[in-house]
Amino acid sequence: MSNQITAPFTTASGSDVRVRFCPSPTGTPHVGLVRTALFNWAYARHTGGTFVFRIEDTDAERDSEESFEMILDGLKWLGLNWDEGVGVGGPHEPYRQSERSDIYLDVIEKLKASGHVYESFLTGEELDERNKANGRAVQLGYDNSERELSEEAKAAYKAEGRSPALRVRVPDVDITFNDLVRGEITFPAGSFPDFVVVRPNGQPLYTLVNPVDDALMGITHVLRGEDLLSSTPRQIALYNAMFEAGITKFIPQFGHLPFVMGEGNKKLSKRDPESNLFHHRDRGFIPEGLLNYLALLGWSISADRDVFSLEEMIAAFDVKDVNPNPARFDQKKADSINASHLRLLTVDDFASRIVRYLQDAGVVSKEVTASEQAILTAAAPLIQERIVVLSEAVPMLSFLFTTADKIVVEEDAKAGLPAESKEITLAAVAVLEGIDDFKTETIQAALTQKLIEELAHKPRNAFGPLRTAISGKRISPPLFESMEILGKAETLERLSLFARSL
RNA sequence: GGCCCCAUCGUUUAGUGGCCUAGGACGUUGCCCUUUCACGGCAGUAGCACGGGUUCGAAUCCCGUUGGGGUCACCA
Repeated sequence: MSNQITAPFTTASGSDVRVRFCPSPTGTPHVGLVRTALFNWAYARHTGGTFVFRIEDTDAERDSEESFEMILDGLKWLGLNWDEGVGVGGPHEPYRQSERSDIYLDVIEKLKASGHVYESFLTGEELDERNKANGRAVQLGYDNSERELSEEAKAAYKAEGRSPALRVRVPDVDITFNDLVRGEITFPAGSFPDFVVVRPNGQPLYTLVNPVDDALMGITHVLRGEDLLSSTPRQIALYNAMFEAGITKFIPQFGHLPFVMGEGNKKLSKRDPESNLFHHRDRGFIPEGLLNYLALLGWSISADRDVFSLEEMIAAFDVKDVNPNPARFDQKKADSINASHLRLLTVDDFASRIVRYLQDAGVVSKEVTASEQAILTAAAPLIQERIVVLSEAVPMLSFLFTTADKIVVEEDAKAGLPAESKEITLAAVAVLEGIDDFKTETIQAALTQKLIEELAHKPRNAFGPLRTAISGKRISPPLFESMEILGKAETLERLSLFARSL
């Protein structure tokens, strides 16, 4: 055992890269968490390395199976697949920490045997009292006073019925590492005391199991949130202990990703709806759009472009290019990116992605019928360039899946109507009744001829009432196309009904 | 408080000593297109936190100041 860092940092690159995503299953998946998963995944795919998925469920108080399922659901939806880990297995099973107790016990024994961890009997309260008595700031915490406890002293504590926690003996040297996104960072010797890794009841803590699993699973690049930055020197000390105890061969490279901020200068809170992955899915973000936006939080593909595919990201992504500044989650920008991706979809793909939202809103049947499918196919291209998130398809298209008697004219639609709405609508009815070939072009030609040219109405005034009549809304898909989809009979009925209501 | 991180338009990002009288995108403003809403097009708005250095030359390097954030658990 030496009083310095003797373990080497790994130089692994290319297909030797092993990264991991290791969430704790607490609560709903957070977009910051997803961003971390994305960067790890992208780095693995870029290098041709391995992406490991592990679950850190060592906190029985807060962990839940429900949360675990949500993480799985989220990753699957986003398409962030993993090569090794929960569900797919691999050479380092199991991948849920709750099932790795024996492994930790074994590591703890080795660390005890090599003298890198030692027994510590002082409780938190005792430490505080001791600091006060010595005129030492309470915030400084443990003072390493039990490093050289004699066997007699330990025996005496145990005779009192006390069980010791286990602490890692931290070398009294500056600890330096080269952060992949921030460059060289040094923590001066004495920045933190020997820390607890095992509770008196034998329960290993996160401080132990996280680095232990990374070491045992051969993780070469640890890419995680900035909040873990200050615990990195502690982990390096532990890695060093494991190295000297023959448990691992190297210390991984670390890269600390910037925070994802919310309003003000605070981290995006779990209580903020924008932090919830499923909130975005429910609004109708598509994986391509959300991932693209999340990638922009700390990274960029080039100076003049910010809409790109996952394939393009994989080809270009390197942690070294990640910006260390904290990034604010901007819903407007996110929406815009999503809208761009919506427009990039093929019409069929777009149409199929809308279905779920229409079903959830009760606009179409659980089993889409043939006639519903026909309307959907005809209407999807009309709104693909008009919506930002898929859920907007619901108010946009619902009028196509109902009948004349169910149309309710909304207030904002009424507000903008011209005084001559009734005459206009009646004139439209008269014109359309004479049309046999009820197609967009024919409808438009006839209506334009009559209302604009003959009756000299402004287009806005002429078509506004008709739009309201058939959809009940101020905003709708293009008017003539909508009429064609509805068909002659339904269109005339809606127009007549509307005219009568005026 | 100790330690650590961060600092370019409102937001995000390009920029690694001269290509920068600082570029893109979102937002915003005006205009064009237009049956609504969008899409699209054009134009505009707006930024290197501050102070010292180093250098022929600094957004870029160094130091300091200020501001913001994180972390100091027998949580993860």
